[in-house]
Amino acid sequence: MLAATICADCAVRDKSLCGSLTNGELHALNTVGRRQTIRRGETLIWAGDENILCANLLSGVLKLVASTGDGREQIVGLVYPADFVGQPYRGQADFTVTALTDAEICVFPRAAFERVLTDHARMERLLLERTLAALNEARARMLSLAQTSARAKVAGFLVDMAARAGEGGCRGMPGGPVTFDLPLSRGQIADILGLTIETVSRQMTQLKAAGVIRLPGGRAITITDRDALSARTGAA
Amino acid sequence: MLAATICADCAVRDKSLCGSLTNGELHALNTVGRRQTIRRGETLIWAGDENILCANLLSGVLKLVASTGDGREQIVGLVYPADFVGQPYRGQADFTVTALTDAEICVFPRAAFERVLTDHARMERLLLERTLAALNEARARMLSLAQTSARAKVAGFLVDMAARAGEGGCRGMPGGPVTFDLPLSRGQIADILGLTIETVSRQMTQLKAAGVIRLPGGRAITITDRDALSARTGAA
DNA sequence: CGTAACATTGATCTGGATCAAGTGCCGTGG
DNA sequence: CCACGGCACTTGATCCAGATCAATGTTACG
Repeated sequence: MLAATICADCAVRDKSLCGSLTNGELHALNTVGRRQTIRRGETLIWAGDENILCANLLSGVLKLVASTGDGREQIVGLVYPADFVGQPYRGQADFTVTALTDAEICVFPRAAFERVLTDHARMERLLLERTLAALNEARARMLSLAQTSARAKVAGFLVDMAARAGEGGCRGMPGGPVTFDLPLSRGQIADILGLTIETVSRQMTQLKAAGVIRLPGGRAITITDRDALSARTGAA
Repeated sequence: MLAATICADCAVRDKSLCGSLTNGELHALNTVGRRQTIRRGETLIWAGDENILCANLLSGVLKLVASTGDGREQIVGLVYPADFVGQPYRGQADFTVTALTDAEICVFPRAAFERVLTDHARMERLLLERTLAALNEARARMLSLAQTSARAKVAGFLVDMAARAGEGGCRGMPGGPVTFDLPLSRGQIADILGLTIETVSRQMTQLKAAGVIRLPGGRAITITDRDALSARTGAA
């Protein structure tokens, strides 16, 4: 009862994996899961640790980080609300998961979550579809990391962020200027794109100088010329 | 009957996804699948085309290629015998799949394959596990593509290839020199590592000069000092 | 043999990293 | 209310790993 109540008021109820479950099934899931909040900067999972958790993200943004022996870092994925985090069927965590903003998650012990998966084929199917999609995205990013210029990376990143920001409340007419807040610092953008802070900053300034974007201050950004931005997505 | 016979003599019978099926189930699968050979250089799936195929690889090696608008290419994955190729639940192919060597595959129409998946939870589970593993590998590669030097990329690549070659018949004592044939040209190695042919070649020559490897000719390579090679896997 | 694809080697160029100051923006405390 | 200090960002100067351009060498194959 209480469990069902918790899920009923879940912000991502119908978009997350759990959306595939009936109320009765949810009840079962709730006996093994619990909500938890994590603060900006806190890390949920450390690469190399025993892999004990799976979770759904309710609000906020998390990053998946891989790092080399000498401390260089690469953000290999971002996790948005309703997304799933964790690696079922795997003994050891491969990547570090850290909160970029304050966040709220619904956590399950990995073993229990795996049992739920085997009992609920629909949910397993959904997870498979999501994993395939994530794989595609990761591969597309490999292309971008290895073969495109800094200019194209930054432009592509802004286009992606605009698209994601546009999903929610969209400010501005289609074709007209759009304004939104980047949820990431320059340093984090650099980690995603495989660049340095300085290079990201310089590319931003160039885009501003070219009249493609405006930087009103803080983390806000307004895209004034979407076509020009897309044009810079290609090589060169 | 015939169908069952075909599967019974399959080279990857117990390592592939199909290994999870009973003989009776295999029979059903065989009514929708067929064997096919493809020649070196031939491409099985074109990025952007309608996504109609899924397949298991029986022998040979395939590459998954992503390309930018201006023709630069990146190999985003390799497919080895017993591996699965294709994107269930997806209308359009995202990557081009081409044979690096002559190859033999067992092909299924995507729709039929999806039906088999829903009917056989064990198989769907196996595919999920493989997809999660592939995702991990892709993410690890993102780190390597974006954050490591040419030297480290080439050394890492050779270590990987040695490990894979070692799975089969292994020549040489543990710790001693190992010899095997690279299944890839310099150009293909470059495409995997996000480097140019020239850079790959130079790194190879350096390793040879340092006495870490020998290049007996053709595509053969012998690793004389595994530790020295691993040492170069890190940064710098 | 001859030729075409692949590989090595050399010379030069360049995009982005690295090193090094600034600059602006709060939050804190005097 | 304003001075201070910390932090994220911008901007500039320089450097260098790897790309690019250009031959030359090598292997495989009809």
